[in-house]
Amino acid sequence: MSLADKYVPGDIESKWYERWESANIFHSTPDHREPYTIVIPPPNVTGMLHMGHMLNNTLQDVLVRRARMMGKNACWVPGTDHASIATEAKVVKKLAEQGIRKSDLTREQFLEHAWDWTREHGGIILKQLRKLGASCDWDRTSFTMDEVRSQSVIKVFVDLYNKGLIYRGLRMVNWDPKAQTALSNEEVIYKEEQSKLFYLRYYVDEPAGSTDGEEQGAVTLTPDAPFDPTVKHQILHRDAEGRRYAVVATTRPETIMGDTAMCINPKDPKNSWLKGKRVIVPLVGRSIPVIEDRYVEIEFGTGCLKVTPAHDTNDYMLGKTHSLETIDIFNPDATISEAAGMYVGMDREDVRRQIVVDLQAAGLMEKVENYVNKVGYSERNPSTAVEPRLCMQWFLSMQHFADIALPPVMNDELKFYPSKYKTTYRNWLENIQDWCISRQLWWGHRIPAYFLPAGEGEERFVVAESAAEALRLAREIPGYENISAEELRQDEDALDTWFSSWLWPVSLFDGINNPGNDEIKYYYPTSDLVTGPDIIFFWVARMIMAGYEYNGDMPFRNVYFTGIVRDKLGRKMSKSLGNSPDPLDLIAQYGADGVRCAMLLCTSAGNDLMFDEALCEQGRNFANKIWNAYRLVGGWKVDESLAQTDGNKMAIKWFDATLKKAVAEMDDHFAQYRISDALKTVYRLFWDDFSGWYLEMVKPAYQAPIDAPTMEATRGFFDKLLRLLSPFMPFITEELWQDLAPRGDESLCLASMPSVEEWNEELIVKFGPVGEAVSAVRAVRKAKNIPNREPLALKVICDDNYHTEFEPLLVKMAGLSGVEYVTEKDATAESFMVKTTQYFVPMSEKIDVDAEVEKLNKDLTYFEGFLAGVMKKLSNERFVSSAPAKVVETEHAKKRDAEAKIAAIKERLAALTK
RNA sequence: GGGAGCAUAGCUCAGUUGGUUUAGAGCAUCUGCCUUACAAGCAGAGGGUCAGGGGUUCGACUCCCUUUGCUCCCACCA
Repeated sequence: MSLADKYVPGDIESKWYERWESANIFHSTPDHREPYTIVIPPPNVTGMLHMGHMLNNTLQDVLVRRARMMGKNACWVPGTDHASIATEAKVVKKLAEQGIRKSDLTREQFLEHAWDWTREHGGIILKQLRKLGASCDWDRTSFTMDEVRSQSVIKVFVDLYNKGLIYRGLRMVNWDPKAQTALSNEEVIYKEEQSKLFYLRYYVDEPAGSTDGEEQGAVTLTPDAPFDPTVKHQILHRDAEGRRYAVVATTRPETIMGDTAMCINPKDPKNSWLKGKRVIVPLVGRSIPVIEDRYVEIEFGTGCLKVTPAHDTNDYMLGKTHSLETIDIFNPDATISEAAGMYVGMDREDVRRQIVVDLQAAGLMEKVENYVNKVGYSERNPSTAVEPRLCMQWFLSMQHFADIALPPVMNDELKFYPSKYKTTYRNWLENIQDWCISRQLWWGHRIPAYFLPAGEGEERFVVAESAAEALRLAREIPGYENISAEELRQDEDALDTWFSSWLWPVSLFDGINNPGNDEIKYYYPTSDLVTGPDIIFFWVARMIMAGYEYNGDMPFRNVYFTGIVRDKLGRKMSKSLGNSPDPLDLIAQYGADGVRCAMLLCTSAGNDLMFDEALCEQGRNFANKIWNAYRLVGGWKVDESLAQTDGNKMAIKWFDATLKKAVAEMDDHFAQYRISDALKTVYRLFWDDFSGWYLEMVKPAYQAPIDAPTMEATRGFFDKLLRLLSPFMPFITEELWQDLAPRGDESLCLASMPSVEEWNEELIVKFGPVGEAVSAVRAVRKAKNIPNREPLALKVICDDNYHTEFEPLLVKMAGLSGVEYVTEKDATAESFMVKTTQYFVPMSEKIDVDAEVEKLNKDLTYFEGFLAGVMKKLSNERFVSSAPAKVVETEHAKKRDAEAKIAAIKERLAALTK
């Protein structure tokens, strides 16, 4: 093995990953062991690895590697998602660059392009995961549109339809005019926008000069005078010719062609004169009724609302309640349709600009105000504003699923980490809405519904797993006995991507097509799911639903929600900001082990993490530290004849206890999914306790040999440390572990994790003062500028806090010539105290009395203040009587210590100033 | 509008059912060291009235209330 003093990860990492993969050591098959299963949140098939994936997959890998080393049959199933809208959008864009329009292609031709694209880009991300060290069972790699998964989806659709849970309905859906498809509510992202509120003039359909409906006290406003929303009397508008009109505030003037009513609140005094009237839609000239509904906010705008049932969810509701006509003024691509009668063929954005001009020219625009409102955008087409649109879609009734998915999470059978997401989950399930599962896309699972010829405005269809089955079902319908296969027309739509992802934990083990097969029985429920809280509704909740529905049990026992990866300024990492580093560059620069550490060091479940490249440096440095510690130990020569010193024996006993304690701590951290803390524990153990203390304790003098038992113990410690580190840093640990002893075909990845054992806590406690004394001597050295190689004498007034068995370690670590036990203070020496023990370092030259006095006075002030605090507690009778005896005893001990220290300091001061 | 969460050292965060020193770590900073594994290192040091206010308690960073500031989620105010 190389002796380079810097660890170079590149070659080592690719070497080991290739060996692991060719030995197929991450492959799992059911056996007698306890299973540990994770299903990967499938990344988009054509996606590229980003920092979110890095975090997510590092965590999964740590969990799965640890489980594997703890003797479980670990199985991490990888795969990709077809991501229907996102992928179809990419393909459409690519085709457009070649001058091909989607509408010029047949479904089959388009799908051929999409598959080409998938084959070309698909799986890149899985290659990238290998660079990170992800220990997936690649034999199980799946795709949401592969055969097994597709069959599962179709089967589930048919089953749910037959159960009466899937239905078809004409609903107001969120329409993405660019992709020309419906979206689920969850796929719409609302963004605040600076926009305008337009006040339009709707003339009352009546002769000029009419006054009916007016009450005494009614006020007539000129166009310039604003409304006072608090007024309790009628407010009228009348133009110069005496014609009355209403004013409507709207953010979307381009939809007036679709207006079929104007609505006021029945309790609105200022608009009560409009009751029962009809008004004229500006520019359009159509007369529409004034309706009354309490939905209208009296104080918003003018209290008059234009109602466009075809293009607004609320207006649609109003339309239904008041039986209004519906005029759909948009084509699927959001250009104006024939039905609008004006601006036909123009884009909605252009129409808005144009109509504003036209309204102003016609004197129908009262005023324009700045206004901040929320506009919905398509999640997968973020630049496209969603258009509410009325159309026929497929829906899944959700109440049944909400009922089965809520209890297990609320009663912690299925645990969320952190648990705060239980509330989010409950809120969503308690207000569940039916899921629009159809998408007007080609890339995806085609809906297995087959339409039969039917009369005008009528729909007849059958739902079946295959065309043949559909034909059979169709022929059972009276009047269709002789229908031919050609007359059946399969629904053109595809299913929402999440309609396949929600089956993932079941479908990966083929539990839909082959219920109760050996694999699903063994691996399901899976153990942990690691994912982001942003897809708690899209995916997590729905998997829980499908898991219970299709495999009778929870899909996973624990869900670990990661945070969002932000840059160190707290901004979300995004392409447009350019603040997201390329994970592969980071790996190339710092090594996969280093980057893994970086991700883990800054994460705690559910909290966003500020990623700073400096953390990668820290990770890389840690790897280097491990490397160099190994070089040190590796360079030691054993002398079999050499007797083991008491100091070495003590060092081994102490580190053994320290290591065991750390193992227990890590175990506790893992049990609570505090992965970052678990890493920090082993980081400190290796860097401070092992390298900083233990190795320095047993390190032989330059070129001197080491005794055999100490060497053996040290190698044993190294072995355990590498095992503990392996889940976090699989590459460097494997490299060193292989060098530590001949391993044959064995891999550290499959070695056993040190288990939790009893440790000698007393030893650790007793070592505390030794460490402090060492630091104190070093501080003296530093203050006096004494080189490390110059040995120092140390005098000590022994007491209960001085443990002679550690003396050899004290001597070695502090660089002492020896320790002398004394009973008298030495006024000419530098002194310090650890707990109650006094130490003196004799100086060859005179000590700086003034500086020493000043320092002692500072200490004195501190301890006196400290003692005062303790005394205050102890003199409080209520404290002494109510606090637990143990706590009171600690206070007494603190008091004794402080008093002893104060006495010692005072004596020393007296001696110095004498 | 409803809900959740956060606020501790310059930065990122611990602080595990309220009681071990008058709050810890890592990074950063400062000061010494090229001490033969590691300068990607070693040794030492400075730095916080635990966001403000009130309450409960013998005792509060920790529990309750409130104010302020930030973040996120949900919701149909045109």
